[in-house]
Amino acid sequence: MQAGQDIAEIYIQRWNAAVGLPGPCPVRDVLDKIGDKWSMLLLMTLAGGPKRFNQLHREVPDISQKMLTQTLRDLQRDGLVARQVFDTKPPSVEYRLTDLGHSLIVPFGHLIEWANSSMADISASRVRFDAA
Amino acid sequence: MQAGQDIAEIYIQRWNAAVGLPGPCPVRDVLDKIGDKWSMLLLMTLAGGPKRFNQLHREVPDISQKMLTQTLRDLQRDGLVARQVFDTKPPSVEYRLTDLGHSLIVPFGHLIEWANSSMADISASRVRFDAA
DNA sequence: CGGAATCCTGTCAGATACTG
DNA sequence: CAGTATCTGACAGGATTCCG
Repeated sequence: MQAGQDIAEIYIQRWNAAVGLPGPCPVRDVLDKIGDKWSMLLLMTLAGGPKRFNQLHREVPDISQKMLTQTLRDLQRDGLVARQVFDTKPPSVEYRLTDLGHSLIVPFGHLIEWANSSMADISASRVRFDAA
Repeated sequence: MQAGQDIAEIYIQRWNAAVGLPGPCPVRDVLDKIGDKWSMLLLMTLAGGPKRFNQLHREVPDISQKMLTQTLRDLQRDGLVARQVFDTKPPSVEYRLTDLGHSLIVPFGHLIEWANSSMADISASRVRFDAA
């Protein structure tokens, strides 16, 4: 519980520091990416190796072209994904994880594992709650 | 990269399994909570010990009463937070983390640490990107 | 004190169509 | 192939008011 408190303080401090300041809390900023519907799914898809635009679109069919473009641009802007244009005909564009992108997969992985192993408990709790 | 791929598969598998099925992907479900503006902030605040309703409201002033109520109820529904009513006059209600709630703080902490140590890189990358 | 109910608004995802 | 542009609806979430 002590470790939890330390972490809590980092987060809460940064949050409070950001309140009222221009720009969002930098930590929240990362959390927004986690909560984003597509960012992490694309990142995880790219963890399997570099892919081209339409290749990504095929592997993540639910995403619209618009959101694919937009999410990739945001990921590139944050330095998590690198974009490389090949001057072929027709043009091809390849996306791949940067080192920073790879490094995010580690802590994100812990979260996925937690979700994976806790979803039964959560689900049971919901059933209990909804019964009342 | 191998570990990254394994994690990726868990996430992507669950995602694909959830597409078209009734109900949302259980993993995404957790991620939504992470991305939620208030859930984790409340959880981290409660990591410091049990708090009462208005006490939470004072410590997280930016949240509206509505969102405080709603977020706490969702957290309770998922079994991350326990709610205890004391039959005093006036009534008081105490919220505290459950064991499950505490356990989420661990992987979440890794994420906060990543965000904390990467925000400089991210920020720099954005400046570079926006310059172009 | 600890909420519930209602209204109202901005944001943003999705569909569709077009381009170099 | 790899995008851009525009329009639209849904919904998250804030403000306000009321209640046991």
